[in-house]
Amino acid sequence: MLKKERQAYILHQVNLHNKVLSSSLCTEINVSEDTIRRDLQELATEGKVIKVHGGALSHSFNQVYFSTSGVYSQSQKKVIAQKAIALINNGMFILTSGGTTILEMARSLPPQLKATFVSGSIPAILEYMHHPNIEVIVIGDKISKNSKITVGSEAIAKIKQMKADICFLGTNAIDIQYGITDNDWEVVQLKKAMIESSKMVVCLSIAEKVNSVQPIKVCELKEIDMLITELPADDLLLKPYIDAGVRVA
Amino acid sequence: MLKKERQAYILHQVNLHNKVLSSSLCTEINVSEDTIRRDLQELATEGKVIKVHGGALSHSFNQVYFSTSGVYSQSQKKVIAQKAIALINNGMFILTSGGTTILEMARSLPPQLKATFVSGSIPAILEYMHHPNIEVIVIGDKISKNSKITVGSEAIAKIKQMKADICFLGTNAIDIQYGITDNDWEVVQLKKAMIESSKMVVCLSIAEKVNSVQPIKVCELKEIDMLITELPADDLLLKPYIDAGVRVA
DNA sequence: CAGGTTTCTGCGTTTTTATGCAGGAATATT
DNA sequence: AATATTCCTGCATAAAAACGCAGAAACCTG
Repeated sequence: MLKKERQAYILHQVNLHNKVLSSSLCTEINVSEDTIRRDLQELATEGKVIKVHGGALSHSFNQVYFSTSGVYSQSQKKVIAQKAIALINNGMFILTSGGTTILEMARSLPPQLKATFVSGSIPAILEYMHHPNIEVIVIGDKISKNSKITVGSEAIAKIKQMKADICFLGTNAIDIQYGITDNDWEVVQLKKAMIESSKMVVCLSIAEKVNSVQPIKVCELKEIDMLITELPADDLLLKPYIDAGVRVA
Repeated sequence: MLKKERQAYILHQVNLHNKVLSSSLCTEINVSEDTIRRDLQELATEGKVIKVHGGALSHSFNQVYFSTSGVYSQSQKKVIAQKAIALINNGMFILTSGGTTILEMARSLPPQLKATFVSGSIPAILEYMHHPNIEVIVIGDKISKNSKITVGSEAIAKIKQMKADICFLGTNAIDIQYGITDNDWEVVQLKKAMIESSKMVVCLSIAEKVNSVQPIKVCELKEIDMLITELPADDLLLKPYIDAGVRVA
């Protein structure tokens, strides 16, 4: 194998998986670790990859990693993301809406996780795409620019053909009496379809949005199976929801 | 065997396999390694192949595996983007593939332009989404991670339902004899569908990719209406394409 | 077609490059 | 802090490239 060829392969792997381990590369290509290290060194000085202890990272990965700052109440969303991820098992088929909370979850997915994620949210798809073991299915249709998600009858029809294991909904407003509500008519239609097409519906919501109401109704409280906030499950704010039969995490 | 004959054979082998080893060539043709080396040297200075230690690579090889990270041909792509944009009028319905050249076009679209863009390429969609007056339609299906585009029968079926005004194809390889070729089977299927579903097919390609060949065929040269490169239309490199009936810009 | 000139090709030698190996230094991980 | 990786440095070896040269082939040219 030619040197350039080898480097091309390495670069391909880096861009595909966002990271490589020198150890795995040297068994794959069947050369010594030194050679791999020298290749990575070379690619790094050319600016093609970022070399780290034990392997290398793609440039885009690093950019993504740093671009996360500036999201509203991010630390809370990280907590929510972790709780949500705990529900996911290998092989699951998962439907997700859009929103920054979902995005945070997408970023935090463990790299070994093998699952299929379905979404019409472009930012979420971008994140799923960077993961090495996740299959990504895109729901096609017209893009709604302010929510950055595909909406319309085609999208809804596609969703109705599925039965996902879990549906994660980024939630704009949740209330004991009014249930889940939102402010974008088309997005609401989509969420309704998602809820119908999933065995389990999980709402992700920062505590701030709990007990708030928006103009358009998505569904009743009883239609959701679980509510995840950054608060501990025994927080007083959540007690009414537990009493109403919603699991809380 | 004549020198020219030999070099033609070498070039053929390089374009066919994307790489050659000097050692194998010299046993095939039965000449000394020096001769092969001198031939490769010559072909390299003429820009026909890329010489590396131990053999040579085709240009397309480099494009395929190194194109993702480097932005070295950015300025050429800007020129191509401008020429492509000149073809777009308000109200048009436009189908685009993926690729960095398409991306550059997406970035350069004038803000007043009102048109509908259809694509399965996530990076392209991201760009279209940022424009104020463009409607974006997403082709849904499974994501192919290395090309960052949706592929599969659903995507193809959706494309076949359309008849776009223009289809812009990011091109991996174009050649007089072999036509448009590519290296990803699924992407090729998609491009074929796009070509069928458009009134006008425009190939965007940097000059480096002109006269190169990839393993999988997309279409014959006669099926495309226009070829856009960063070169002026009267450049000698493009003359054969004009003679073959392709409009050049 | 003959003679001269240029180009091409192969061979030995030298130089460069690529790769692997060993052992100590540096860096993670627990 | 202890341990295990990983990294770096220098060195050895083999492969490939560069160089110079001489014979062979091709190609003018009169």
